Amino acid sequence: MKEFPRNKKDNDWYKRLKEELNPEQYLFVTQRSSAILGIAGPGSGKTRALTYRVANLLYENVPPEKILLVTFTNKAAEEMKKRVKEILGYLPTGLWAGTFHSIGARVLRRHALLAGREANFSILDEDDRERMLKSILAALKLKLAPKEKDLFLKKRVAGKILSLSRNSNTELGTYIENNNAEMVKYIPLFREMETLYEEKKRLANAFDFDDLLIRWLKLLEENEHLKKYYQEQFEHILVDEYQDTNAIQDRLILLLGEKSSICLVGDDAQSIYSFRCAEIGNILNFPEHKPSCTIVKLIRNYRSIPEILELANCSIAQNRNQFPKELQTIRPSGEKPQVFLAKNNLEEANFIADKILELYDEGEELNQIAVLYRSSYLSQELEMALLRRAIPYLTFGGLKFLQRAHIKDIIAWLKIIENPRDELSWQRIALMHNGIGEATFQDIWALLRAFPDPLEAAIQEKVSPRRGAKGWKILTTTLRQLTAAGKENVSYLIQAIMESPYKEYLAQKYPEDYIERSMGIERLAAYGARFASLQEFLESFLLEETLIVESVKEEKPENDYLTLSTIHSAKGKEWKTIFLIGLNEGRFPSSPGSKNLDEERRLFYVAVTRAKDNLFLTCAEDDFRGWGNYFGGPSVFLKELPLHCYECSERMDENYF
DNA sequence: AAAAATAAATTTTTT
DNA sequence: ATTTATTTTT
Repeated sequence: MKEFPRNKKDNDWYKRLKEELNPEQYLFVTQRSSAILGIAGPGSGKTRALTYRVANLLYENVPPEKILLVTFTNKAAEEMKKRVKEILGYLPTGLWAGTFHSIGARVLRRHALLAGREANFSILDEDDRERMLKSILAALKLKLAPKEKDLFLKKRVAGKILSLSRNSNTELGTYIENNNAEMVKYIPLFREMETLYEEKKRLANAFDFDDLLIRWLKLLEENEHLKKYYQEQFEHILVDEYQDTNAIQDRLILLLGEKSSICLVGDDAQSIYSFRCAEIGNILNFPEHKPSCTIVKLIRNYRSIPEILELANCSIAQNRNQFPKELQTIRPSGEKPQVFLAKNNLEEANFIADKILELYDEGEELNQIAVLYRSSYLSQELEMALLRRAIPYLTFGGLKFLQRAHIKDIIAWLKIIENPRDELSWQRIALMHNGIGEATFQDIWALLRAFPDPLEAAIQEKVSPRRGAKGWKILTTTLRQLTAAGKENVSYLIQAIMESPYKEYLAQKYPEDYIERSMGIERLAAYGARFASLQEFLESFLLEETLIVESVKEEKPENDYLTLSTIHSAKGKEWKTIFLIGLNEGRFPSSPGSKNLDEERRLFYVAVTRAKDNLFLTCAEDDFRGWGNYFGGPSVFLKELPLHCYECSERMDENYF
């Protein structure tokens, strides 16, 4: 490592770092060894430390393009860049910052041909994957005896198994043996399915989410010169939330960082993504890969009052396979967390809404309050209670806004323009034209895909179907107009779609909420104006969903609003007051999740440690759900807490547990 | 072969 | 309640 000249200015800088950071953070920020592992409890200023470390590298004249900063969301990357700018006074350009997936996409586009695609490849989401598997499964089922057909999987489960085996870096057959023993006899069929799926993706010039990681790794492993190139490119690698990386991501980092300095932060107690094949082992085993690793523990908690930390510590202590680690508080004492046991869901929602009004009247900003829950459907009752009281709020996580049919329609149009080989998008668009169904589409596509540019061929009407000729004519006319609009101006393109016959289709298909839907499209168009190209827009749409949802959801005239969020989406954030709702057995821990109770408890831990000053935990005595089945009783996470951890609201019987 | 009608199944968390 | 699969009608 080269030495940097020290001068007066430098002394000021390091003095400033000493002032603004605690000793552990300072060590973490300035340590120049080749491997650093930050074990950081919640609220310990981990993001702060990581941000300062980036700023310090830049200050020490490391060229920005030599730094790879991997964050858990793209939003987190943006925020860190903003903070670096504030610290240094200028914004470095060329920094590689983003999620594993977005950086993977960037690398793969650069070397698309080596990865077996063209640079304009599409990115498939889960829904696209399932649609591809649907036709594949239909074909495979023909090989089965009639009574076996029901035994074989639905597209959803099949897609999950495929994805899980890939993300855990386990061979498909082995994965099924270990996790879906009842499916073992179908392993050959699964293999066939995988092959067909890969082929379909290749023909469609598309990658799915998993490919963005797997193909990236493969690219480096199979091309010595690229491996060398990127190993030299990234002199400094920094990764946030390392406890939530999967096997592929771990291998990527170790490979890229063979010769560089690697700096990881994470907290094994906050690992909440094992359903996505995250392995806590990755962070715990890191010192074995890099024996010279410096381990820095950040356990001073700057966020929460001692009472909240005590509750968090008591809860997480119930986990067996956990590094014992007590958070140390530096804040003065405050109020104990409160538990409220409601009669039913309605009372629970009303209690929270009233309490929020109360806090608001006392002068608390809504921005400082969040309501957290295990599953997104749990917000419904509360949303109604908030609407009745005209309390402005925004929801995060579990959002279906971008999954709604009309938005996906628009995206399908755009995807055809960007990547004319995208079969799924062609299919979606074709089927909404009158007279064209599945069979007719297959006929058309068989002809169309033979052309080097199917879009061009369609526009020039090189192909016309026997049936549905009228609908096809409308489709090609629209595409001609869109192509003429160019690829640069995304919002203009979306406007053009809304001026095409698609508008009438939308109006006719959704007579009740046509206006709302077209307004949603309008906002999407407005958002599109931020992007310099169609490709950037589409990539952002698929990889940064939350970022878009935030700006596209109906604008709030007030800039002070309450946050409703799933716990997963609240990760890394903090509020003065937290309400954690739905603490019922069967809801949280959720019944499908209770087979991994430790992880559910970590989720509880993440939730309560979001709170700075006030924490309210609520549950409903009679807890009815959708269609009849109800789950009874308070969550184990409440029952197992020692009584000194909380106070019961006056409406609750203290001896209930 | 497409569109409409009816029966059946399905719910965790996300890039 | 809403989405998805299957059957019936056009």
